[in-house]
Amino acid sequence: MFDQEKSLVELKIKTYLQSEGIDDCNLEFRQIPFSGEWGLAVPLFPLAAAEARLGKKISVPQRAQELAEGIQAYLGDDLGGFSHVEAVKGYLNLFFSTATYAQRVIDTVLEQGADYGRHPGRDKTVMVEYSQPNTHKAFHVGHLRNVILGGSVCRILEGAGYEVIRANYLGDIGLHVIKWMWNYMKNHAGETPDEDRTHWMNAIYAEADQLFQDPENEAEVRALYARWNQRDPEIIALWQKTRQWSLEGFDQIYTQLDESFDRLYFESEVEESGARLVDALIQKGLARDERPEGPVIIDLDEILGTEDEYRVLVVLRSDGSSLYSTKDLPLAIQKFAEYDLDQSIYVIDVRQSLYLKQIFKTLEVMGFEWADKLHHLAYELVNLPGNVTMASREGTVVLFDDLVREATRRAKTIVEEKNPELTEAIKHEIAEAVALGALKYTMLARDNAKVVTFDWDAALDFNGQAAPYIQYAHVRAGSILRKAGQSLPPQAVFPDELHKAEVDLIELMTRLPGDVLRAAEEYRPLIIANLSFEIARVFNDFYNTCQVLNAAPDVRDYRLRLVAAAQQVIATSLKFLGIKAPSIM
RNA sequence: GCCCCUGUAGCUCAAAUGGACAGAGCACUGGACUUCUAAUCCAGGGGUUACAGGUUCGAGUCCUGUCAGGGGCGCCA
Repeated sequence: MFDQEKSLVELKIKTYLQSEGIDDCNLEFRQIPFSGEWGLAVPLFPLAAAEARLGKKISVPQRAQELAEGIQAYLGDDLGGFSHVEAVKGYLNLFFSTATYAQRVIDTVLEQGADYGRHPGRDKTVMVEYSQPNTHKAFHVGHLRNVILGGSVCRILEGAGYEVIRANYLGDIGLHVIKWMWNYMKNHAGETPDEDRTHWMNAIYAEADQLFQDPENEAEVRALYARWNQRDPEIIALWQKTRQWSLEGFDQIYTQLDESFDRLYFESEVEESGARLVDALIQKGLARDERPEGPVIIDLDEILGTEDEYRVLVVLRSDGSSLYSTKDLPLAIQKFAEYDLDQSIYVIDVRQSLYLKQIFKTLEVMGFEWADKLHHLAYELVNLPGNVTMASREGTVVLFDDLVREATRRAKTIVEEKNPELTEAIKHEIAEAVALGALKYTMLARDNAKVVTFDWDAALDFNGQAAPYIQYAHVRAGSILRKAGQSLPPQAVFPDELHKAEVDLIELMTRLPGDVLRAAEEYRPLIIANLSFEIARVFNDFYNTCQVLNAAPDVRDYRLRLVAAAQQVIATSLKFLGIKAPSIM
């Protein structure tokens, strides 16, 4: 926004530094902290330190301060866009005129509207594979983190200008599916799922899992597995039908979460090509066939001459049946055959780090030149208090729909209190936006590498650093604008004296575009989660201390534009997180 | 045995390329609704950033080691 001023002053500073005998230096521009004004700070420490390294007998902090003062004197009164300059503690601080700066920021935000913070297309395509649920099973809070993280990363990548392909990879075959079908045929024949499909599917699965403990039942399940392997038409038909139910159930959940996918891959699709691929690997001498005594393996350490780094990847069981690896290799290949990808991201929990490292390396030694475009986006698990892992088998799960229902119920109670006049449908819509927002924010406002400990009280706490707080700031802004009347003042002049809350608010708004880029590069929605909260916090402060509607006309005009811009930035940042920004709550 | 991650206020978590005083929320105490929605705001206390060294003008951030917790390591997914 201030590139012109910046490059002008940079040129002047360099001219001065040359006269001091410093050529070819990189100046660093950063923000000035704690100032209450805007500007650029240039630390002179690096230059002073460089001189010291060349053998000059100087104290670095002292020399840095000397340089800063020298530049200040050199610039004199010819500040070109800056209002004043100071040299303090080895920094050169260049201040913008408050009025000019504020107006330029607000004008830019309002002019760009929903596009503010977003970047132009860069002609790069990235595929993000996430969610990856098993059909015929539950969808619990552990699965939720993956979807929410993956979904937000997609939105942020799009904001950074990437073309994004959302991919889902469904586990639609395996023992869990056979168990489910066995129980269905034996105990639930003819039944059809109820409204909440995933919940219903899971009930049958959980029961099957219990019954499976009985050796007699296990034998029946194994027999059914054999029929499946022979492609018994009756079994295949049942599989297709029940799989569809599961997919419909996932769609209900994805719709509720505001997620959707461009491309669905199924494990069943890549199983055969995986088997062929393993044969080819054996032919090439990359894989070693130890059957029937052992499995088919790829000894990566042996191939690469490394030790204990890549270990051994098993690509086929000794009985010839497939593993995850059997399918992940052809899947990766298929992705690049279908799309011209610049990046292929796997959102998968951190426990699979070594496994994915092996998969990526295997593809590399197979000679695929795109192997370096594969990236594992690892995240930690969602555990229950006491570091208990969620596992269906242990019964230690919080199911998605139970959680959403309870959270929505609690949010609804508050909506009833605050806005009793709204229709039932709208109350529910708001409650759900708040409830889901709170859940999503909890998952996103935590570094990917950190375990989320789920407890009901924290998940359902709508106060403090949480999505409802941010949504509420958005509502308040909207409320002011609504009461102000139809149209926003087309422009307004900002005064040179602004309230601290106003200064901070404008400052935070300028951070959005840069933070989006950084969040995209690092796959960290947390950066946006933090920013959105801070903007909301400062907005609430502003709301309390600065009157808008009752202010003098000129003040009212610029503050209305400030409010509109703040609302826009809050809405945009929430959007990156996949969180809805209601207009009433 | 080897590898990866984490360790910051009582609790849950932040802190861009190493930069100016390590910040929020919760909880606690005390204040603020006849005024744009109090799901809000203000004030207060609370820290040897696990520990010990090192690099640097400067380290929560980088390096080495130690301790504590979690995870991974040829036929689980």
